[in-house]
Amino acid sequence: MKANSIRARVRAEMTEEIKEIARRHLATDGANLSLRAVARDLGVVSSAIYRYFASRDELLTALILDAYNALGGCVEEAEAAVPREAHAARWLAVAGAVRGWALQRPHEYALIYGSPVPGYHAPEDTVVAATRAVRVLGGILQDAAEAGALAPNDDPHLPDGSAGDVARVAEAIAPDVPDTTMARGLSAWVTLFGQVSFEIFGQMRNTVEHRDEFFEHQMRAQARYIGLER
Amino acid sequence: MKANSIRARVRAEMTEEIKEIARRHLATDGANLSLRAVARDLGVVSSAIYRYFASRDELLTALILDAYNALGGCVEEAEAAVPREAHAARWLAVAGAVRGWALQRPHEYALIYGSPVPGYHAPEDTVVAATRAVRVLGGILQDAAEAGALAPNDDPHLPDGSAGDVARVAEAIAPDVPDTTMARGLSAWVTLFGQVSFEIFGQMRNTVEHRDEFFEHQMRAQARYIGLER
DNA sequence: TGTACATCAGTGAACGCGCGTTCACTGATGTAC
DNA sequence: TGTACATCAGTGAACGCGCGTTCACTGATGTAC
Repeated sequence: MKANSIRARVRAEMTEEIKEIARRHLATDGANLSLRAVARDLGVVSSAIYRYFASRDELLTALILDAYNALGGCVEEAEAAVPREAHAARWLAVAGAVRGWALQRPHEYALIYGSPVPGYHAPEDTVVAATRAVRVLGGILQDAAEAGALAPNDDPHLPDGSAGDVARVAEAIAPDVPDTTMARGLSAWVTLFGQVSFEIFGQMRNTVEHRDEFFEHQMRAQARYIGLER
Repeated sequence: MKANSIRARVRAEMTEEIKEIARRHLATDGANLSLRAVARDLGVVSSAIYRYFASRDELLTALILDAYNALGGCVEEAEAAVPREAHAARWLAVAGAVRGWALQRPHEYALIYGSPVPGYHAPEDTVVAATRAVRVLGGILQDAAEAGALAPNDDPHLPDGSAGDVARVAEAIAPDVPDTTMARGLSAWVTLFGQVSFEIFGQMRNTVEHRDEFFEHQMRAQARYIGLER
């Protein structure tokens, strides 16, 4: 039993090491990373990898899952450090955490928010992990709604179909948030990732160079747009 | 001379055909498309491609350039069809054209707005083509400013560094647009591409299913946010 | 505590395939007199 | 209009490399009595 768990621990460490090396290879090879190259870096024959991952796709899936969870965890942690009643500051913490994580690990960001990997289909497991970060925003909106701190807006209501979609999203995580505010929240979410993707994928080259400042300004504007302050 | 230009025309047609086949391969191979596969589809030996493109990278560059220009042209055309004084409608035409083009050619969209191709560095030629679409938005903002049709906003000014960046962008294409409005315009631009990328790259699966409706709603909201109507 | 057996990590060779790029060549098409 | 020469598109073989995955194997580590 004890001996068994030693073997299990070594196995877990080995699995982590493979993933860590694979993550480094994302930088040079992008999503078409090579098992053989990973094995080489690990100092092991290529077929040895198959003791840990049944195929290249399975390794990719593990990397994708880890990336979603790392980003989700990072966002949760940053947001939790802000006083509950400071709703706008909580949003800014979320936005800053997303951008900070993406800048630190651009290739993992690209893996989950960039072009889909050709020929790869993400299994269902990844879906839950993928929503971890956005749930945090839902929590902020809900808290603000409960506290009566959400500024109202006079946007038109969504048409029936998409109104239902948005309601279904809100249902579980932010039931007291009005639908037009929910739409603004999703818009801010999209803006956040649009901004980060532009920055990571090089669309801002030769345009905006003071990116920290610009990002901060734009995300504060989004806080007001959602109705979290003022 | 005449005969020479026949040879030139055939050459141009051949070049187009290679690119067309390469575009089809983007769908299955993504950015790591294979010259040999293209040659096979063209019914020609692989080395024949080198009569037209000096390397795989050069072919990729051509595809990227074409994609930016196709998108730019499509946006220009859609916007030109709207009466000049209907500023919000012109913005909606731009947004719809971007999304429509992306939905029709998702792999070309991914090539230019997705993860950068590993090991590939875009030459300067692409930079001009890349700004073609956003210039159209600049024109709309400028026209609205000249017509006195831009709703003012009371956003704080940008901090010095990024204010300079934004001013430099505005200088050439939208000199009469106030800086805070310019910032909102850029934000709308980012939101547009964030929305389209989420849709194309599969981030909206299991969330918003009525995407035409939702997009339309969000882009109308952006028109109001910029200050183009009401 | 000691021994027989089962588990399992890692090896090394192989299968069958792919790729980008170079190079000397053939043969058709165009040019200049 | 006819002929000699130059251009150039496409061929086919080769170089040197990569890849994912399978499979029978060795030998160390753990388990059960």
